[in-house]
Amino acid sequence: MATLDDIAKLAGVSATTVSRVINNYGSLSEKTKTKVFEAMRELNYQPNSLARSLKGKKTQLIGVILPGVSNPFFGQMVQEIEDQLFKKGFRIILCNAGSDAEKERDYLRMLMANRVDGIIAGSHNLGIEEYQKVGLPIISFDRYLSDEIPIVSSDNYHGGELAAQALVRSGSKKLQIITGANHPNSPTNARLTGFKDELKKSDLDFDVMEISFSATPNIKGLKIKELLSKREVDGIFCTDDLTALLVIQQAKALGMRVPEDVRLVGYDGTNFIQSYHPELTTVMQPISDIVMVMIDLLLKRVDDHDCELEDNYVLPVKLITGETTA
Amino acid sequence: MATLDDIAKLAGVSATTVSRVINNYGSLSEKTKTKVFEAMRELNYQPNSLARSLKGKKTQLIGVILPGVSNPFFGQMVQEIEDQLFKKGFRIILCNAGSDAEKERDYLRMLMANRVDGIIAGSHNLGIEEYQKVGLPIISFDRYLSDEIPIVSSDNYHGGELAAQALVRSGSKKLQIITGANHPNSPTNARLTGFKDELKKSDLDFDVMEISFSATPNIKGLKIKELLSKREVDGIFCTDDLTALLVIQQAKALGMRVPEDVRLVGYDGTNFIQSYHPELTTVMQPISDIVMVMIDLLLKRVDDHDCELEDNYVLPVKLITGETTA
DNA sequence: TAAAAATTGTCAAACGTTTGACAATTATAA
DNA sequence: TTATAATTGTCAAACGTTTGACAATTTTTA
Repeated sequence: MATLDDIAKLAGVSATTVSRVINNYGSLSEKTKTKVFEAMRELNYQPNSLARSLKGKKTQLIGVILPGVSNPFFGQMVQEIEDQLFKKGFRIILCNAGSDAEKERDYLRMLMANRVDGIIAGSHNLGIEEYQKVGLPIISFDRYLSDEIPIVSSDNYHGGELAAQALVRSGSKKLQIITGANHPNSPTNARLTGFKDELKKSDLDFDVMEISFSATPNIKGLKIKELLSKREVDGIFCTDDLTALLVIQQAKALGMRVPEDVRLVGYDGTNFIQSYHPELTTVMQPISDIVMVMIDLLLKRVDDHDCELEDNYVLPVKLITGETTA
Repeated sequence: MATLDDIAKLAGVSATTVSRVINNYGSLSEKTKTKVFEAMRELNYQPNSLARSLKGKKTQLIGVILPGVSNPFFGQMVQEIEDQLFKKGFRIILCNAGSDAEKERDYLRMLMANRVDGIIAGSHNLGIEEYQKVGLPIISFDRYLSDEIPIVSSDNYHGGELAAQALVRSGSKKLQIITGANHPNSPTNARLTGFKDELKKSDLDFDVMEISFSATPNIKGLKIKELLSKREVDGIFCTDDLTALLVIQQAKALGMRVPEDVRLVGYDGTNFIQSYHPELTTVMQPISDIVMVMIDLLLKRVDDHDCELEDNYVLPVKLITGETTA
């Protein structure tokens, strides 16, 4: 690959001049610039980022740590992150941590080794200490990591309230929550709390069913079938849309009609669900806004490592009413 | 951040020794190794990848260029790529090129500048020349890029045949293909050819409807509605599953029953579709195998830039029979 | 105990850039 | 024409590693 010296030789100028052209530094005549650009084009030259970064420039790389990308919610989030960061001249290293603490640790180490400019963390298998000693700008999505790391999330509590309201409004009496097995710091806790608090107002009964996040759709389907076949509930709140789809699937298999026999509210409201399952009533998280805020904060910290930021940024959610709560 | 020299000082050895420990090079006593590792742990030291790579080591980074990641097919593919590459010690820079040639070009430049070890290209807005002058190991998914770049794909032709067979078998007479507006090099062409060739055997009639890939689901839905409401077709082959979901949606809205009034076959058969839409008959691409082959080839080229590879690697597809062709 | 082997150290060049100091040349303005 | 400004060049250090040559020291083996 061509180096700066090759360009200098071909353009008939000094290496310093080439560097000046690249960095637009010092004073340069149009003629020289043209010559240099010409040479660059001719050799298809790309300044070696490694060398530049080593010399102190930013890497223009952001690490993105998420549970995965095959799920529509995180898929859309990654897409947004990529899109918005690209426009600001940054690229992303994608880290799917799954629910594997060791992998997340490895990735964290690697991101440090690669001197990324910052990290967006949306996966949280690790303890606080591990994130504290990273020493890079970090923004967290939806979970507490450490006192210095700002959290961006949507209003989970209100989302829970909205879900409850929708079910109550549609005349459900025997309510059921289906949620992932919840970690202590999990955001879904607030969804539950909001839901429960709202229900207190109408004095209705409800049950909670926990299904591990890592359960396959088949397993989840079985548990849901078990639940539905008792025919004891007439209103269900799933804390994610995919689980809600399984409920629809199982209900249909059991000959139960939605919304006549059972009402249903999901959570997340991704573009995917809105386009391909508009029938589902769901609480929409404003993914694009969440990402916008995360990136804004992150880049502030990239420019100034010690810049003061709030601890928490909470964005509003919105109920999308479909036919499952008609 | 701690440097190699800091470690040397803390461990009371020379910088060379530390480097030897890191690279497991030369001869070293257990005692020294322990001391050095101890110091590394104490300072949370990570060898600067930039410096290492500059000195000639690999970057352990692979660029992945795809149309996007919010679509379940590419979402699952990225997940596979990440998963398999991680196990081999590589990380990925994710490049969503969409259908934007300029963006793809930018990303290609950036990947060169960052000295990635190789590239997996699954997005194809650019001409051959652009890929030829990259000078890095590249593997292409499902599209011809240049004579030196191996193509890995699944058997699109046979997939088309399978789809046709399924529709014919289910008694459809008036067939319709719904596909993306096709580029000359697009793999969906082979799907169509296979479909058409198979139909010739039974002497059935069919029509082709093209809908641009970049059309929103709403627009697609409208076109499908228009088509269905004529009630002239009784068997539809969609060259991707998401479009098939829209057909189901529109059919239901129009009071048409699937499969009684119209039969339907999709394409891709992602985990997502298999779990959340098992009712859909579809042709499954073996994503995991495709990725395995791509990575295998790519890493061969990473180790030896000039290693000889076949031009084409075609993996088998499989019909998954659901209820839409019952 | 002497010879051989293993361990560690010193030193320096190299990777490809950026940047500052300074000098030399060229162009421009008074 | 001269003084001034703009342009370009030379040189070298720095970024954090790796690696080879070589020497010095310690340990092991015979």
